[in-house]
Amino acid sequence: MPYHAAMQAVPTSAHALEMNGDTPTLRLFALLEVIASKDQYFSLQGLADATALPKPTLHRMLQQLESASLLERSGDGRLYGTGVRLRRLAENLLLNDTAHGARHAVLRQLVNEVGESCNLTALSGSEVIYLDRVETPAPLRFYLHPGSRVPLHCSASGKVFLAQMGPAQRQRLLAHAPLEAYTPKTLTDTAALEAEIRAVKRQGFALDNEEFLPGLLCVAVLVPARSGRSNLCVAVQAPLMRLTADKALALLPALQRAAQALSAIEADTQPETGPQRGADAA
Amino acid sequence: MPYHAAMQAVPTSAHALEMNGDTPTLRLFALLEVIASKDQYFSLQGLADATALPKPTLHRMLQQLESASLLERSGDGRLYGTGVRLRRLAENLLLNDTAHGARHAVLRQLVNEVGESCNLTALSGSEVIYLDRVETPAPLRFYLHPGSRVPLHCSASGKVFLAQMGPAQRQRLLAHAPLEAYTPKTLTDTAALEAEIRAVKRQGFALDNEEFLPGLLCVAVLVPARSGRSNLCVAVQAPLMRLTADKALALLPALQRAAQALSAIEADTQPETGPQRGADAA
DNA sequence: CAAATCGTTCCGGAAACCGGAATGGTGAGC
DNA sequence: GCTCACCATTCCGGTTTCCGGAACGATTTG
Repeated sequence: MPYHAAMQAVPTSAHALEMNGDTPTLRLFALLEVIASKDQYFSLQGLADATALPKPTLHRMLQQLESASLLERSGDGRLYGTGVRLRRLAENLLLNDTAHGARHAVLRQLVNEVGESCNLTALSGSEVIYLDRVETPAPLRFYLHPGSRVPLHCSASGKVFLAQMGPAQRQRLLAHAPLEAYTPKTLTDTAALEAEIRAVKRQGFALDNEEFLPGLLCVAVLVPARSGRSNLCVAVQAPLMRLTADKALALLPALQRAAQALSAIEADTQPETGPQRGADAA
Repeated sequence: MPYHAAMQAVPTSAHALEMNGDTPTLRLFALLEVIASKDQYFSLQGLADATALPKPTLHRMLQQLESASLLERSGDGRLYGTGVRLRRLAENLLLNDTAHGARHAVLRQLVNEVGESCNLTALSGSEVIYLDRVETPAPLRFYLHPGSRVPLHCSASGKVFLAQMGPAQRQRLLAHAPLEAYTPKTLTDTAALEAEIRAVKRQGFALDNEEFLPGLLCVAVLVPARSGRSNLCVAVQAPLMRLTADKALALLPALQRAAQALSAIEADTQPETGPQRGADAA
């Protein structure tokens, strides 16, 4: 199942707790996610059961987190809960993330206008990653969530990204990955893909007509960046049953408006290149 | 001698952010704290300046965090911001750490005093999220549960949050979100909302008089934070049938007391040196 | 008082981290 | 068009940290 493999993303914790961690550090985050996911305190034994980690290991991790005030031991010292510093981090994060909030608002507004699910995507390595997504209220819909990744050559956003690259850069990305066929309509021929990309460059938008998933149509436009190349796309996604290619073209103006709005937000959020950067003498 | 025991003299340059990390992992958290502390994206160089860490080290850390979806790269790939997974962790954290906390007790006490449902809210992205809620014993009541989200512009808490932001920050959130009308009383005009926000700033509390749901009145005050902006509100909510705007004002003292108590809890839980240790002496 | 359970400490082997130096890429200045 | 300056990225050997089975102490249960 090709596409299934590509869509895997993010922790789908559920009950089978994967303590997936490529590095020791990431394992700590996974542990925090377990602790943060339930409204209760955890005993070491409980966490050992939930994570399948050896007790000594877990003990060391918890000790480390506690000594940093990221976790707190409760009452008699047998139970662990979230710590001040972690809560503070969480609050600051949400408080200082107006950029994300604003982008999300634009997306939601766009969904209101066009009536179909929309998402914000970025180029990440040789894949497209879904940064954010707002679902259509319609009951029939594709369930794709933020954090998912899809290949470049068979997604509307991916083709937009490819279209703005120089030939050499594009070559480099495509050379490594063979053009895998996800559906019968996927473009697996380099020449055909190049032609498609020229069309995208000319038109200023890209279509994905069942090239990734059967029955799924997608239109994407670039979020223009103040300088040079951009790494953001907005896209509408809908079942072919509701949205044909013709109808999709009618949504382009709305898409372009959203892209413009997103571009303004991005420009807002650049670090001040002026006097100082980063280190604000508080 | 252990290398870290030899704490060389504190860097004279201003107070460069203490990248206190007894272990590699904790240093990562410190990095996240720096990133979460400002509403902007960071370049590698900017972070290097802010943290006094060597660039290669920083680069590796950022790469690690990005590949785990804890951070995201923006723009042309030179800038880093918060990632999906981190935001989700933050939300879960705030949402789930309530039940056993002293905060819940304060809320319950407040409900006893005022006789109506109260809730604790936080700003999350461009919405208000209900962190905790205690229901009135009265049979007629609105059923809203922790985890719900409501828009900023038509909720009492939302207006309080908006009122404490800087104009630029507020602008960014409001500029792109249409002021959707939930009821005939919802403020959908930017000028009117700005005026309302000035009033809120002056009065120190906000009212929501059927602006979100017909028949629902709500009063909110900020839980003051020791330093800087706060991300918490307490609010009373009741059917207009029982609680008119006049009567609501009479509840303000109780609300303020609760806010003080909550503020004390926040301050309590992160006493003295907080994140740092030892280094302060000089 | 004995058995069971849970938290904690030990420690040698293995893996991850560290950061100075060198390399690649881009944009400003001549 | 070329050079220079600046920033991001990669290399790599030395060092630190992490790992987790086994043993130990503390506390609860019967």
